[in-house]
Amino acid sequence: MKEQSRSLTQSIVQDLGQAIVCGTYSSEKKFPIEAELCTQFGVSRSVLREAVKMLTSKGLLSARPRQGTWVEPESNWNLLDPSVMHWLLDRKFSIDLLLEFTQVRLAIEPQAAEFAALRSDEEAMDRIDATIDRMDAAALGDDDPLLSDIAFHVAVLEASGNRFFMQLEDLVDTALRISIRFTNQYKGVVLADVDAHRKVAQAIRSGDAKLASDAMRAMLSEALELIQSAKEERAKSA
Amino acid sequence: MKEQSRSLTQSIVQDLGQAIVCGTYSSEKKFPIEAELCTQFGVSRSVLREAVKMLTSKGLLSARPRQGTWVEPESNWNLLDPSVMHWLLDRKFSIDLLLEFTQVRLAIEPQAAEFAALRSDEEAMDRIDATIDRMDAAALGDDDPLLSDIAFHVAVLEASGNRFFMQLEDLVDTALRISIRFTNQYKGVVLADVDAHRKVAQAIRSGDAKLASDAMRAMLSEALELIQSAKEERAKSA
DNA sequence: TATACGATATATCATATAAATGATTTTTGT
DNA sequence: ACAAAAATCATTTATATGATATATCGTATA
Repeated sequence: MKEQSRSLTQSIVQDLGQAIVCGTYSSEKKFPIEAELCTQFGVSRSVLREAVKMLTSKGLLSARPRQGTWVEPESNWNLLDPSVMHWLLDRKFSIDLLLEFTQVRLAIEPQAAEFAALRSDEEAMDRIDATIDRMDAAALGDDDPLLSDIAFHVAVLEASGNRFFMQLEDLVDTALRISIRFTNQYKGVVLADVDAHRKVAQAIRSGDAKLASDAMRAMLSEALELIQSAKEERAKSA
Repeated sequence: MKEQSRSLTQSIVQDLGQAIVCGTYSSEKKFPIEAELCTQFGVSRSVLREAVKMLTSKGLLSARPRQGTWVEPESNWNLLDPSVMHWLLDRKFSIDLLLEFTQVRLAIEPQAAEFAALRSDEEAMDRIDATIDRMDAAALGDDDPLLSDIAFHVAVLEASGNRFFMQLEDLVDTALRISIRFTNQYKGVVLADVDAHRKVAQAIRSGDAKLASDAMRAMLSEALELIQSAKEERAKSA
């Protein structure tokens, strides 16, 4: 009873998008024709077509007269589109996806830390330090551990000065949220390692690009290995 | 007289998208209302609205009743959407953008090479080696230097096994195309350094992840520095 | 200050016609 | 009689149009 504000088109984009990534409709099975979907969702053609167009724009669908509409192969999906990313995660927990997310973070974040150290943007560095304070506060129970952790990583991406890195903030946010939910099952790592984070922040502040990069990489490598080993463990028990 | 096959909606997405990234409409200036755009483009509201919805889906526009439609701030654009990326580049040559592109490549590609080395996917490695052969042929004038170069970098991304890395193939393709056009003005580097590429391929083949990563990073660092110094040179003369 | 109302833009609906294309039928050439 | 080409048909998306609903800003009014 809270999310009633979205427009009709938006909610159909949401429903259809989610259904598509869940495999309810696949490349093989034929996608319903417009008229069918209209009655199914109880909306007019305009609304439905606009929703389909939005999904087309994200690479999930294509359409041609007489041939109908169809789901594009997954390799054509714009995985880096924020909505697509969220649908992928909401559908079910996928350790493979979490692994791939973390691999992207391992590529991007150390590099972002390196550029941040080289740029020495005072305000950006202040913002990074502020997130360290939040993490300290979280350790004492005065702030949210997850949110302060996310804030740190986002602040580093912001400080990189690279617009493409900044676009990945959403991915990092998402990856961290499910990562935490996941790793907590395996270890008592509820509280992120504040000291490791602080080391990155200090390296950026001191302009030591290599150290900043290495410190960030170390943190993420650890996370990646944790996920990797958990995956292998699952494979064994299955 | 060749590209007349696109649908009306698609061509308006194209025109409007390009105009938006060019700053023809900006966040400040108010965006025309539906009716105005309809007459301007000579299309019906259905077509125009569907085009606007597609641009909304890419983060370029937003709309609300009574307030009209407006251009979102650039930080909300889905820069990693292939169309948005192309519009950004087609608008004019931007050395800053090329720099940021290359920074992304510097983050992603060494990591991709590292994962490729760890995976040891025979077929993927064969495809990488095939691109080295193409580069050798190009050195003799029997293949296209640019296309074989692009093919190599794409093959490495494919070999990484990470779907997100693969999504960046388009970016790498684009970045390399403009990069070549650009660097050729400064150096006689028409023919890419085949030996440097071969070293990466061999490292991946031998499973030496660190070497593969380092070799790839060395290549891209060099490119980045070239762009960086060219940028400073321009700044000086301006 | 608070409320009511009007104006304006998008949102939604309903219906009609056009265009594209795969399948089917008819025509035509030998 | 048979096969290739042409015409026809049917189905689905593409486009156009007019009407109504809804949201919200500005203004007038109590």
